[in-house]
Amino acid sequence: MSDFDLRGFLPYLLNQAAEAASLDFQQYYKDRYGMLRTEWRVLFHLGIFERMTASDISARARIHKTKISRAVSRLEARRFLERTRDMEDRRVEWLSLTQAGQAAYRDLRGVAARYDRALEEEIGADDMAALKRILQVLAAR
Amino acid sequence: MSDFDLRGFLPYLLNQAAEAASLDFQQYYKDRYGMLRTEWRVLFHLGIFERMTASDISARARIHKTKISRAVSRLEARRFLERTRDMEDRRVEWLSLTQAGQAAYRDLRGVAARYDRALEEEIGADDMAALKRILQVLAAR
DNA sequence: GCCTAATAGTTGTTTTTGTAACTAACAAGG
DNA sequence: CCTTGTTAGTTACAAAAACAACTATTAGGC
Repeated sequence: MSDFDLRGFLPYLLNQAAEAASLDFQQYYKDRYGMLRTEWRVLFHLGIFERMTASDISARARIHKTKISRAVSRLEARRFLERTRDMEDRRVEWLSLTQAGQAAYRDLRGVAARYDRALEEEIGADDMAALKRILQVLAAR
Repeated sequence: MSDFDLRGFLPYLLNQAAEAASLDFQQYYKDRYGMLRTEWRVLFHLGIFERMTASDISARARIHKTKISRAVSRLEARRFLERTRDMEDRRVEWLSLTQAGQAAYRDLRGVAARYDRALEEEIGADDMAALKRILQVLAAR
């Protein structure tokens, strides 16, 4: 048996941890709102920034524009967001949450915050802070 | 603007970091060997443990058995692995790498090790150790 | 103004994944 | 033995993602 340890290989380890965490949160947004992963991310971006274009979200969240486009369509169909055409530049459309979208955002934001706090209790505040700091470096590259 | 910070939400942050890291490594196994993510994982498990069943890999890597099944088929078609039926229990088949599979494994293992070392230089040995320790806790849940 | 290039966003097609149902082989209780 | 349940692995179908090509609009050089 080779002595290479997969669990020491960061891309593998990161994916294992990320998948476990994603699955936990998925229960909520999938069961309660029938959302997909890209959809809750778009919802959160609009919840936080209130008014963005699809390109803004794509750049900030690093999600491909076709994924954004389809997520926006679905969120619009379910009346979670609205689009308004920009009158200066008519290629652009501004996205913002409806009342229902804001309510869903606040609900899920609460779930997310509680999840984070629970995890912090589990692994300790110091490790949590270190983890976030290092991950932000990795994610920013 | 809401004061919630997505980059403080661990499932989101983990995914961002994991995707960034995965993309780097993907270049290699995709371009050189035409492999998918599940396939290099299966390859590595067999490279490390030499002889496993699909169920073994599924349990250890936490990959669904249908994904394993498909990855094994593709790896077999490309002559990276071989199957042998267990004579005691004929439901079971043992998987092992061919010469070509072992060569690919050694090559990719080297790439992985170098990638990890480069990352360690970038973020520092202490942070790297802390990161791996914490991620292993998260992934193990 | 007019041509070319760039940008915003969408749509179509192909891969890949997820879910459930399936076959085959074994195990255990009666 | 023979039913019932379990395990190993595959296959079929639906959902989602990746990738490329597309429309519409604007910007910039000449």
